[in-house]
Amino acid sequence: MSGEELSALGRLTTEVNLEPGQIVFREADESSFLFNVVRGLIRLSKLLPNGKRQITGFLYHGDFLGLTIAGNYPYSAEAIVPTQLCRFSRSGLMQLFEEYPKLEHRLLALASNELIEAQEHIVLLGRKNASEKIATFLLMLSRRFGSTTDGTISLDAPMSREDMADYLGLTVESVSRNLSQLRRSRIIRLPEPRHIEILKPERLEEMAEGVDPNLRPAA
Amino acid sequence: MSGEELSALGRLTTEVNLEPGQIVFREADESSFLFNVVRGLIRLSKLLPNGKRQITGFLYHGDFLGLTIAGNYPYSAEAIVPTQLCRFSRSGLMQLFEEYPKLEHRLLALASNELIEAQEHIVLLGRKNASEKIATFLLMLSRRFGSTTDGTISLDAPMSREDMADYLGLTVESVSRNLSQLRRSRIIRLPEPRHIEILKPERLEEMAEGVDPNLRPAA
DNA sequence: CGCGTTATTGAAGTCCATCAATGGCTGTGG
DNA sequence: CCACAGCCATTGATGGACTTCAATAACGCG
Repeated sequence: MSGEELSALGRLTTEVNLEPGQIVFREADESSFLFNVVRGLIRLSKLLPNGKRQITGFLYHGDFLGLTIAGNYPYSAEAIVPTQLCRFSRSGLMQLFEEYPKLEHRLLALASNELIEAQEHIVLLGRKNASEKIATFLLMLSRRFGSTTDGTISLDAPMSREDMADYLGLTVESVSRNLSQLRRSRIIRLPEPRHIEILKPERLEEMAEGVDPNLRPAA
Repeated sequence: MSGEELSALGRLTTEVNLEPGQIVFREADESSFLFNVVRGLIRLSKLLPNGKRQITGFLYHGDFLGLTIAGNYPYSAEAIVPTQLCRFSRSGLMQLFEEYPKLEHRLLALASNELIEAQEHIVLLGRKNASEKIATFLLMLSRRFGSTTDGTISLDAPMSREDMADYLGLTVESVSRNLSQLRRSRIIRLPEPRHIEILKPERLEEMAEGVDPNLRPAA
């Protein structure tokens, strides 16, 4: 965004800091505020009446949340790690739209990207099996959090196995089993549960596409 | 939209007519055009390398498609029944945005609604079992196509069992079995495969929420 | 140290997919 | 008009993938 737009935004903005587990807002709350993630990690989730949870997305630096036309949030938002947000009021944003029509263009672009991500999530949930889901997810994590050194990608996954399961439409046990299977196949290493090293990204790419159903331990 | 906006749109518009099965565009095609559904039914789908298909949405009168910022369509679009579309070029739309900033506001609202629908689809695929999926889907159909007469909702479902399965992340057999189960439970009637009568919408509502896992035949 | 939370692993069960056969409907051509 | 092919939908039998239930292990924190 332009400097002028940003500073106009800045005047409407309140900084919000959250500890792990803290709630930004709950599903069905009145959507009075919009937020922009400055740093940290947010999970968006929906709860079914029977208690099952589905995580619809993870939000990082630069992502918007609460960007809804409806009067109520369609999902809950919670911090996974210490997180800083910029908060601004819906009404303030509407005024800004009057002054800076380009802003609306940016938000449309953002929404369009979110839509594409949602559709990939839909494909993952509807048509991938557990190992394909895990492979796809690890590659997604590696793009966000990964740092590569001599061929292996190292990453700190901030979320729990339960978060992964609720994002992937699996149980914690299935997530754990599949990660263990990848470890035994020497495709990843797991020095600690939340630190993952990807030794063979190309194998994960194959698995994510469903090319290689039967993975056997390396010789 | 205002009359002025609509007529400005109209000048850029080409009418497109499609027969069942005809393709509007394919995934990864260059996204030169946007479309608005005038009448008929469009399915959006993505194909995995292994041949599995996921339908990400059904589009009806008034829905937009091809609304992407990226240069390529993220999904394929095909007509299910005889369908009429309005086609206009991306560049033409961009010019219109200059003249009528409100238009962009409308599109943002549309994108926001699509996002909410996508998230409900995600919950359905990730955390609902087959019967919950079917119940949810029938209620969705009834809202779009249903006509109520003395308590029972009558609807003509234009899509095949395979389309339903690919939308719900199931197989045709599972869709068929679950519909038969609902028929035996006297919750729906199936005079013909694509004509559905919902006798007990309230039962479907319960099932969709996962409240009533064990459905037994009516006395 | 002991408790609570998170992660892993094992054993058993269930739901849905797969494989296979049948029936109904439509359209075409003999 | 009927025969037959092709498609769609349904139903049955079987198997497998993932869940469920349960136990154990690892880790942090009072």
